[in-house]
Formats: sequence, C-alpha cells, structure tokens
Amino acid sequence: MTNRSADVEAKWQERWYSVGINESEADSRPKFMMIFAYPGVTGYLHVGHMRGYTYVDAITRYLRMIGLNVLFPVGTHATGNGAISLANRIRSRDPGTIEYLLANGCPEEEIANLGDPVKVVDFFNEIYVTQYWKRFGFLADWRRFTCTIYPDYQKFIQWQFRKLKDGGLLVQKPYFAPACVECGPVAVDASETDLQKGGRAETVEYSLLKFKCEDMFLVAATLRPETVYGQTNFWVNPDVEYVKVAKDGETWVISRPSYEKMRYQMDGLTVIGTIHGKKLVGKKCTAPVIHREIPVLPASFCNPDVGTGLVTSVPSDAPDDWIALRMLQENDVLLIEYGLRPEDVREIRPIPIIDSKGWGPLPAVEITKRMGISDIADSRLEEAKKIIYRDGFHTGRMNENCGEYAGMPVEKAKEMIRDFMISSGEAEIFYDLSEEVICRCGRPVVIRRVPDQWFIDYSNAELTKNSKDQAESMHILPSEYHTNIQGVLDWFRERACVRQGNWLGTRFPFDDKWIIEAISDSTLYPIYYLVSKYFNEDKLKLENLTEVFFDHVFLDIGDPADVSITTGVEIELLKRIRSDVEYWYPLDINLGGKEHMTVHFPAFLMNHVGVLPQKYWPKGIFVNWYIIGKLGKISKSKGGAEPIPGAAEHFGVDPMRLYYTHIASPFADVEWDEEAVENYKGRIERISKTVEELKALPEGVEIASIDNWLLSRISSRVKTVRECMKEFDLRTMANEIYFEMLSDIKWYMRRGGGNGNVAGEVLDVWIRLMAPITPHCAEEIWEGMNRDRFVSLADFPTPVESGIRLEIEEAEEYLKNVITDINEILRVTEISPKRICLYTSPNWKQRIFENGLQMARENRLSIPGITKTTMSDPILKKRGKDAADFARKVAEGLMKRSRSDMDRLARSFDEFRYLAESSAFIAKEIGCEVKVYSEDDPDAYDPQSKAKTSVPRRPAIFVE
RNA sequence: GCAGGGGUAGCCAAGCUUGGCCAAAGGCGCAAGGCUUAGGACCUUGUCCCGAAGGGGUCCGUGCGUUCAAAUCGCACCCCCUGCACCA
Repeated sequence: MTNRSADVEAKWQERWYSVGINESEADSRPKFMMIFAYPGVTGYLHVGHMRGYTYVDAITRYLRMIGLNVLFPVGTHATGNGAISLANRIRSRDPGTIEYLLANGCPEEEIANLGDPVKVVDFFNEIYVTQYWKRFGFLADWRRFTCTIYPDYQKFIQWQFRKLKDGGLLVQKPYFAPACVECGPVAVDASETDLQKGGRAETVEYSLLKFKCEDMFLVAATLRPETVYGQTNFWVNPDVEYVKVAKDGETWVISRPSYEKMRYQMDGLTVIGTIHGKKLVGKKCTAPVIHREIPVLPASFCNPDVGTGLVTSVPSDAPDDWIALRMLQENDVLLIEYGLRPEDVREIRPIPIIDSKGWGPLPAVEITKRMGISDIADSRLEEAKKIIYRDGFHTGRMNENCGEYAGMPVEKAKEMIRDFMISSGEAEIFYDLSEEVICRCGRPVVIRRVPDQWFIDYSNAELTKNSKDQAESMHILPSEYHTNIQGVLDWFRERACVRQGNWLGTRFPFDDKWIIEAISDSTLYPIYYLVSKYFNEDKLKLENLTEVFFDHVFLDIGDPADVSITTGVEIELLKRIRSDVEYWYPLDINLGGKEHMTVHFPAFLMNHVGVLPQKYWPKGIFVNWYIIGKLGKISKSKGGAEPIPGAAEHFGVDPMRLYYTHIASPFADVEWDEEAVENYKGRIERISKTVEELKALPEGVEIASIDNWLLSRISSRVKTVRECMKEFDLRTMANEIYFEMLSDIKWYMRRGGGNGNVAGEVLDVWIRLMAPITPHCAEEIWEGMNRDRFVSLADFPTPVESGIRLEIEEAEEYLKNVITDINEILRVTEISPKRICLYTSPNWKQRIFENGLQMARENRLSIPGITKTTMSDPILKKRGKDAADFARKVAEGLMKRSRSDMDRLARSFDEFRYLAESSAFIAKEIGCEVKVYSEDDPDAYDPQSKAKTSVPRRPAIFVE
C-alpha cells in the first residue's frame, strides 16, 4: 500500500538534505547550539523517546526562522556492556532476543551478523539516524555524527581525562562495588540491563563484630553496631557447619557462604578448618566494647547466607533475638539436650539501651507482644524488625546504659560506635547485597573491593562553587530544577570513573587496564561535534588528535604554527577549528529526560567547568518527562512498545510531532495513546482542508470589519507565540497555531468573512508558523502556494503591531457573549423565538461606567467616591436616584474585577453600532428576527420593559 | 529512609509563580440538531445540580487556617510517580 503522507515526508527530507539546509557553518549571525543527550545504542528505541528529540528539532527550526545560525548535532553512546550482552544473546540465539529483533523489523538475514558487539553498535547507529531522526525530518547536521566507541571520539575522551588529572580532579582510593565473579563490574539497578535477577538489591554495610572465644574469634555481622551495649548472648546455628578462616594471624569463625563473599573484600583469607555450630553452643565469648562474657546459645534463625551466619543477641531491640531467647528459656528439654543449665539461660534479661519516640525501654518486647508474635518462624518478625529499626534510627537516643554515648541520637552514635570498634580492632566492615543477584552470565554478583579505583572528584570545593554559580546563571527548564540543581551539585560526590571487565569504551590514559565508564565519557562531548566533522570528512587523521591538538583548539594553548608542526594538521585547518569552537561554543541547551537530573546533567556541567575556560561553560538545560506505556514505563530493554518506523508510517510524522509538542506540558509524564495521535492526524487534515477553502476565496473584495478582526487576531497570536517561545514553550505555540488559529479562521468564515487578499495574507503567516512543528505539511502547502525555496528557510512571522486592534477583538468577544446569553435564555425558557430584541445601554449609563472604570484603574474606586462624581456631573445629576443607584451597582461590579479585566473593559467600541451591524448574523445563528435598540430610544418596541436592565457590555434582551 | 515531582469535572490535560468575570481553556468521549446516498468525515449546540430570562447552589486528594475573596497562599494528613550513584 502506498502511503501518501510517507511519500510527502520522504520528498521533503530528500530535498532538505540534498541542499544541505541542515548543515551549519559559522558566519556573522548570532548562533545557537543545541543537542539532546545522546541515547545509548543498546537496542531499538520506541515512540516515547522521540518526544525529547522532537522538541529539539522543533525548537531549533523555530530559532533558525527567527534568524539564528543554529547547530544541532547528534551522536550515540555505546560505552558499557549493553551491546556486548545483546551480541551474546544473539550469538546464543536467545529466543526472546530474536523475537524482539524481528518484531522491530530487523531482517532475518541480518541477525547472523549481530553476534559482534561492534556490529551491533554500527547496526543501531544506522537505524537511529535513518529510521528515527531522518525519518522524523530533523534538521540535524549529520556530518558531525559521532559515537563513543569511535577511535577519534576516544582520543577526545583521553584528552578530557588528562585535563581532569591536570586539574587535580582525579583521585585514587579503595572502593566497594558490585561485580560478577566472572564478568567483572555490573550495574545493579531496576532495569536489570546487566542482570538475570536481583535488580532491586541494595548494597548493605555490615559491621563485623569480633567475639573472642578460646583461641578463635566468632564473627557476627550486624546492621546495628550501636546496639552493642544491649548484648546479652551470642547466637549460633547448631545445624550449620562453619569454617575457620585465617585472617591476619587471627582465626575467624564464619559461615562458608559469607567466606565466599568476603574473599572479594579482604586479602589473605584462608580456610584452615571447619567447626560445627553444635560444638560452639555452651561456650562463652567476650562481647566487644562492653567486654562482658556472654554465653553462646543455639538459634535456628541464623541463616548462613545472611551476614556471617552468626548473630549477636540484643533482645531489647531485636525482635528475632527476643523471641528466640524466650522460646529457648521456656524449653527445658532443648536446653538440657544442649547441655545448658536452664537457670543460667533463664537469668538472661534484655538490657534497655535506646529511648525512642512512642516506645518503652524494650521495644522488641513491646512490639512482639503487640503484634502477638511468639514464634521465631512467624513471618511478621520481618515487619516488626523494620518498624523498630526505623523508629530507633530516626527518633532514638542512647540511654544511660550506653557509656559515653548516653544521650546521643542513634543516627550519630551508630557511626561513632562503628568507627570506634574499627579503630580498636574489635570490628571490621563487610558489604553485602540485600538479596541474591545473578549476572546475565548466570554467575553470582558480589561486592568486590577495588583497591586502586579512580574517581572524578566532584566534591572539590572550587569546582562545586563554580558549577553552582554557573547553574544559577543558566537557563534551566523547568524552573524547579533551576532551584534544585543547586542541592544536587552540593550532594554530588566523588564518582568512580573507570572500571575493569568486559566493557566497550575508552582506555584510561594513565593505566591501560582500566576502561572509562559510561557516565564519565559522556559529559563534555558536545564540544567534540566541532571536531568530529573534520575527522568524518577525512581532513583530520587519528594521529593528529593529540593532546597538543585539543589543547590548542579547545583551550587556545600554543601558537598555530607550532601546533601545526607538532600535530601535522594544516595551519589553516587548525585556525578554522579554533574559530569554529570560538563561534559555536558554549552549548546553549542540552535537553534530556528527567532521569538525567541527578547524574548526567550535574556531571555534564561540572566537567565543562572543570576542564574548559569559563566562556565555554554551558548556558542551558531542558529536562523533559516521559511518554509512558499503559502498564508503566515503556522500556527499551523489555520492548513491547510500538516501533518508531511503524508508527511513522501509520500515523504520519507530522501528526506525531504535533502530538509530542501539544499533548501535555513537557514537564509531565504522558500515557502513550494511539487514539490521541489519530486525533492530531485528523486535525492536520482539517487544517489542510481549511487552507484550501481560504485559497479559494475571491480577491479584490472590500475590507470588512471582520477582516480587520482576523488580521488583528492573527497578529496577536503571532505575538503570543514569539513571547512563549522565549521559554521554549512549544505547547502554547502548538495550541495557538493548530487550535486557536484554526478556530479564529472558522469563526471568520462563519461570520461571513471571505476576502481572498486577507486570506492570502493570513495563510502566508499561518504556514510559516507551522513550519517548526509540522514541517512536511507546511512545505507541501507552501509549494502549493507557489512560494520559492523552503518554508523551513522563511522568516518566522512578526506581529503587525499596527494591525492589532484590541477593541475590535473585544467587540467580537462581546458579540459572542450576547449570543451565549440569548442561547441560555432560550434553553431555560424553552421558547421558540419569533423575535429577539436587544437594547444597548444609554449614554448616561456608559458615562457612569467609564467614570467607574477610570477610578478603578487608578485604584481610587469607592461607592461614596463614584456617587459624588456622578452627582457632580450636571447631566447625570438630572437622572437623580437612578444615576446614584446605577453608580453603586457599577462600583460593586467593578470592585470584583481583576486588573486584566479592567484593561479589557477599557477597550471601548460603539455597542449599538456593532450589534446593529451584526444583527443579520445573530438572526442567522438563532434563526429568527433580531432587532437592536438603544435603551433610551423612545420608539423602541419593549412590551415587557426589559430595556431598562441594560448595562454597558451587557445589553438587555427580550425574547418573544 | 533521604531528595524531587504530582493528585483538577466521564477520561486526558491547562490553570497554581503574580488570589478576584474560574463552573474552571483545549482535546477526547457522550447527547441533540444540521449537512449528507452513507459515514468511524464535517459544522453547530449542550454535557456538576437546580431554574419558564441571561440567575442560584455545590465543586479542583482530605482536614484545618489566612483573606472581603482560595483550584491558586500556609499548616497537617492520605495516596501516586521518579532519582538515590558505575543503566544513561
């Protein structure tokens, strides 16, 4: 099936690109450089992604038309293991993956080629550019396309890191990060890009407490080091075999699974034997900090997979401990079986240590009683634990049993006690994941210590200060984010910037074993678009892209002649690139989704501030919200959303562009709704039809008042559009052009407007207004009007100030209100009208009204005041009480009005004349005879004396 | 938990910064009428409740409060979404 709209789209895209109107070169005009944060190429995109991209194209098209020299470059991000894992799945013919590829239109024969990650990246790069961006008619400068795994881009990234190091912004220190035991570092996050399961896991920090027991240390893991003062006994699982591990000359007893995990965090651990839990029961051990001997007791709830499988017991604040203790105390048979003396165990009492809001001294005892928990197997213990932990942490204070920490908030004591125990050698730190995490490869993910990790030091005080100052001066949308980014920049700390493992990306220039990670290599890149063009055109070679080269073109270091010799780059080309940078930079807007607010945008800003001179620091950020699926977020990795090329074919590109820009504020999530897109399609068709009607109107007709109304209206709308676009408010722009203007034109025709010359003038404006959002259909109409060149290159309309006649617009509003009033009367009374009489207010009423209005606008309106003014006017005074009463009524009415109403009411026109001229129209609308009188017309037909109720701007109405 | 963003008529969605024609734009849906051979096309009108005269009543998550006046400002509460760092 041939699709006409697809043909039209292809035709114009072909013409634009063949002439190169999308290509940008420096010249004497003011410039504007805008990008969207490039996407990661880890699969197909869906219709939701096009929202932000469309904003950039529409905004830059607008800015071109108002006379700016615009640069809109695009690229892609391929760093990471997304492409690798996709290639792996394709190689192994994973059915889900194959189905996903085919569903998105990947040719069957292509699949065999996609087993190689680099091929995957190339494949998707091609799709992004041709099937998404060109297909949507973007005027991006394709010559500058780049991708993070291209060798030239990598030269640039290496330069960036050299500069960060020069600036003292790279630091090295140990780090604990999730890693697959096989593949190396992985991201643990809800999207589970790297994972098979466990995306919701969090990294938890345990304190390992060491309990001296004979020649061993029993090592318990706890999340609550501050509770050491409440320790009463030690728990061991009698059914588990523990391992003895040599650690720095000590012998530690821990569970085997915990040893397997701990190996990745501590050096020199060796298993030297095993010991059964049962054997430990009944021994005594020395608790850290309090240095008391406590008994080792049996407990089935000690899970070898959690922590170390050994637990210190704090029955005052740990519901598990309390219930386990109580059950044991009541079970003599069991106690004797373990060789424990029942009276010793029964002697154990919880020790109160924390006072928290809403709880007595022993919260664990209290909550289990309240919830009726009496068995250690009760699943509600988990919830009880959470509640006590939460309340204790946030509202608790250590009590008098806690030595020097007495009185201290738990939040603070926790850290201090932990640090104290570490320094005294009684504790160490151990990280674990809160649930099981499995890598895509099927092996477990653990927390691994990386001893020599490199970080970018975003906590650097000067960098933070400069970035915050810059953010303050930037144009950041939405404005809430302009405020909030200050806090984000403060909160931004050191960030690991390199990693090892199976990973696409750039080699760290100071140590080859590292690869620069995915966020750090995508922060400064907009400036690289100014170089990539020359590399893509083969004017630069890889070996030219040295530190000296980048220092020169980006930082203006060195004399061109010297640099030319050192780098082998033609001196003219060097000068050219240098001046391009000087012209195009800084970046004016970086647009990206809301997920970027806490990571990418601050990193983007801080890298610019850290590496480049102040004049190149970015000027703006635009954050857009998502198009979401009916069942939550449309996910790139999970698929399920309509593929972009299919949607473009089905709905047409312009309807989709209009949908994105108009459906809602950019700062709100919107549910993808095909029916809505269909409606936008219908609207564009309606506009096309209206255009044809306007073109068919005869020329050389005399100008009527409705013509002036339309011209005024159009200019007012152009003015609104230009005003709102200062804030890149595409939604208001779309609303004015595709909704309000259409209804203006419809009203014009309904009112009998039909002047071909006026229509031509209006059309000329209207089409140009449409060019940024629906460029294909605008071009098509433009061509149909025999205009030269492209409407995309035309000037954006300017309002004709002299044509804006607000009093005419106001009069038309008045007419609409009169018709509304008549309709309401007809509806309520259910009269089938034979005749309608309208009575406009007489001069004396108007005079009072004008006086009142003037007083109100000067903020001096009062009832006594207006009465006085009225009575001091000899003409009005003759009206006596009527005038005074009317004056009071006017004043009461006006005092409720807003400033803008006052302005509107001040636009005066002759009501009687206007209604009289429009009576034929009203008659046609209502379907009966319409007579217009002035209230004081002695010959007026007024059988029910309605006329006297007239008020300025509110004629009296009589229906019969 | 911490931080940010939200809750508006049947649905979607403006309005909230700068309180006042706000019963609250616009779109969708629905209803009636028109136009049509027909239409899922288009045009008009209506779409919280009451009303035989353009009026009145109630309403913007819930509850208080400030004010002559609150969808808009303040406080408290309930519910939803996002981010929290090697996914960009």
